[in-house]
Amino acid sequence: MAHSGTVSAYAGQYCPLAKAAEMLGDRWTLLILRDLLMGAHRFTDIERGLPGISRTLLSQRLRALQQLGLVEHRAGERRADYWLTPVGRDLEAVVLGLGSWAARNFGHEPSREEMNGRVLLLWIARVLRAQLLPDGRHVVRFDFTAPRRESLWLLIDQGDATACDEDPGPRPELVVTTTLPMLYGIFSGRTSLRAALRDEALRLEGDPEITRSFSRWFGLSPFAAVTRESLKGTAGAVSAS
Amino acid sequence: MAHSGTVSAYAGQYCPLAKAAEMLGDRWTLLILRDLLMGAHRFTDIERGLPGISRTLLSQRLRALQQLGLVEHRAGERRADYWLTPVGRDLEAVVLGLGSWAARNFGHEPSREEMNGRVLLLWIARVLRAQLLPDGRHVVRFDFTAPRRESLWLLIDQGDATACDEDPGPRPELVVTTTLPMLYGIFSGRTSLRAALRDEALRLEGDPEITRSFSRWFGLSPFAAVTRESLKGTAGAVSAS
DNA sequence: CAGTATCCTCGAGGATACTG
DNA sequence: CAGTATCCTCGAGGATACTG
Repeated sequence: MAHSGTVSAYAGQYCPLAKAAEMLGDRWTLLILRDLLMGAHRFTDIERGLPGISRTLLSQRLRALQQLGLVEHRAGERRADYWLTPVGRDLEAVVLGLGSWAARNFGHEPSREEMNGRVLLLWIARVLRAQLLPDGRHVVRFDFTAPRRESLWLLIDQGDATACDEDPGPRPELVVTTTLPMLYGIFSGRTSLRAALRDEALRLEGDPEITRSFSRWFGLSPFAAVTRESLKGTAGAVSAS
Repeated sequence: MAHSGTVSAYAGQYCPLAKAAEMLGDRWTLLILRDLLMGAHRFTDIERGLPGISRTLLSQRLRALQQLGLVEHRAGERRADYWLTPVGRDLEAVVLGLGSWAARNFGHEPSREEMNGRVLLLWIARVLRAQLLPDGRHVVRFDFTAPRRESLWLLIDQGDATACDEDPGPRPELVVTTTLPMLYGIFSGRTSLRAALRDEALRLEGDPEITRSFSRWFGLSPFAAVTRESLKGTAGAVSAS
């Protein structure tokens, strides 16, 4: 409602920042844009990355973003999806800047409620460099030993990676054993993969070639470099223990 | 409430962007930070720039920003005020980037509800380069001829500019006659001052020296350069008529 | 000037059940 | 899979009156 028509949310504010806050300030909106920037396009894919959002609300937010001209809804033959318009893509630097600011100034260990294995695997799937793996179908299983025992899978096929919470069938070529906080630490740049491997806080077992190239095809959070930089000099920053 | 303690507003999101959205996403928060960045520090001064906010809410937002470590409350002998901490100041580039994005992509004529002479004069006072005026006390009167006849004053003293809605006493050394939308157009970079003067859409009368140097000491919106740039080539962009 | 306390409203959004 | 319709709750924040 706040976005329909030309009624401004902030009276007496002819200011670009007020306009931006009006367009982007609603709960979830920035996270939806982040997901679109990171390459999520299907309704259900976006929904999976936003645990707690209702489909009604996601639908509303996407419609508002379309009306503002940040997102367009492309109807395929059978499946529709959402894409950023040039105006939406023009936000990329600001979104990265905003997250970098938080990463620089508010780095912290993830709390229990912030951690969610499925969401993490989703993000890992989005930034994974599948083109660095041999052609064909690959399955990677993640065995988490804490905070609770849980297995999740990554299915990589035709350069496309998908996160699954059920065994997708083919025998895994690689099994990654670690804890959920440790995988968060590596993905977010708080812990170096090298240190985690050395300390056996993360173990890789399986196909030698895929294991050897792991650090190349396994991508990190877009904010990992900022986080790593901001921890430089902090005692124990890169220790995995 | 959402900000007290460590409860995250977005479950399952260990993501710097989610953290930033959680901290900055509440209504008014970004505009409060903008005002602090632009040099407002007194409670009432911030309040005046946010027409429609209640004092209860402004107080709450400022307290939340203090708890997050973006703002500090410095208690003087008789009057307290609010200042950005280094973490808050570190947001400057993002805030400018966000407003620049909106200025680039959503430039538009101000609507009636977006215009507010007092708020505009407040902003003008904040960016005014008082040090380029001769020492001493100066009064500038703005006579608006539309959308309604209204006069507002700028009082410049000791390098400090204040907006007043009542005659502050000393006879004005300069009278600026224009319409409110025209002054918004100039301040925001949509209309060039030179064109407005040429077309007599804005008239200056008074002390010759202060009049001559007007374009130097009268500052523009921090987003004016972006707005001007985005209008380049657009027909009639710099015309004042 | 710079706030705080209290009471009350209303609308954002959750739950649920439905559809092409 | 990708949504929409309806009903209901509850908490953010406005109004008002107060204080150092």
